[in-house]
Amino acid sequence: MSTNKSVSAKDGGGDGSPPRRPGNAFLLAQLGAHAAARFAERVGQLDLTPAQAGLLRLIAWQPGQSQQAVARTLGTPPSRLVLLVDGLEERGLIERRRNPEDRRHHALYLTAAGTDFMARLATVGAAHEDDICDGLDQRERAQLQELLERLAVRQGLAVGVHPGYRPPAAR
Amino acid sequence: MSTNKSVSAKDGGGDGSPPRRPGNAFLLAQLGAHAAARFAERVGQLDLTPAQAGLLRLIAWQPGQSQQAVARTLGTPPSRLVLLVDGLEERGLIERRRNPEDRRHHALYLTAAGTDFMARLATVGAAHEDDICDGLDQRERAQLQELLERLAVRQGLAVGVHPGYRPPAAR
DNA sequence: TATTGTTATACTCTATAACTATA
DNA sequence: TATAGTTATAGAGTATAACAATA
Repeated sequence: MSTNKSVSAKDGGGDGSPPRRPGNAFLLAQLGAHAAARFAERVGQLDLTPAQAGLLRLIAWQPGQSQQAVARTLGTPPSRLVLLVDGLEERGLIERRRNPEDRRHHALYLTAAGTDFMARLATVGAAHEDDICDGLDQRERAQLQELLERLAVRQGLAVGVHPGYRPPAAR
Repeated sequence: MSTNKSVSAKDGGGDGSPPRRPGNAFLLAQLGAHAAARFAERVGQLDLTPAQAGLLRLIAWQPGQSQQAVARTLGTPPSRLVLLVDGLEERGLIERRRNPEDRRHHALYLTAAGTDFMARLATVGAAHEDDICDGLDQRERAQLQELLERLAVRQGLAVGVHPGYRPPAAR
């Protein structure tokens, strides 16, 4: 294609700069972004954004929380939740229930349709998991999971909460 | 804090929904986003965005490429590169050199200052790597790297190129 | 006419802050 | 007055498409 075909870029250019195999941190970021993109494609087929899928999962996991509580868990401003909740509520997957004791709170629950929908989401999630782990046998997958879990704990990451909700410099 | 303290959310709510330990795909996305955020903080101290750092690294690795070629490698539109290159050129880290044979091409090179700067970037990168791998000994880090590399190859990811440059649905 | 780099425009996403209703 | 939720506004980042220079 180019008059200058130069080096193959596979194992280091000829001009001093080292080949530089990426370390674990880079590989994690690279694979993480890839996995997130693939997941976005998959849930997109269910007309869901990744953020919506995460919210749905959180509500299924801890129903009855107020939007403030959910926002705190996710580390996102409450105003952002409004649109997310709106979308899922319009589709009939979740519902806001006003707390009679304190009518300022809107507790979030899955509807019956939402509960059904979770099965489809789980199927998509399993397919995604299998796709990403392609090339590793069962023992290696367990081994990887054990290592990743330890890293996640060490880094103080909450179980099941994707940091994609947080601002760049938040904890 | 709340009148409703409910379950501890650590090991499954009492209402049917399973605890659900995240799989490898989720852990990768979670740790990847976390690693990317931490990296952003670190290079931010060098007044660099992650995208700029990646571009700098690519230029150091394969100097003399045209902006079109770099854009193709990164999978990003050429128009986006212009601002990125502008910023790095204004800081004197890289330079555009017009090709006398075909004056439409601007080949990208590191300046002397840019070469010096790469050492600082490497230091930051090493500290980042060590931070992310905290809790794993040398053998485990190598083990993790071996597994991640195999996944990256299987997923068709280019060596050293972060997919953060690509649009959500690109390959 | 085709290609490289640039500029202009529009769009999406998000956070901040003002607003309301309840307390 | 304080808090939950909502709405309005503004900003950052990005892609698409028009443009100028060169071939």
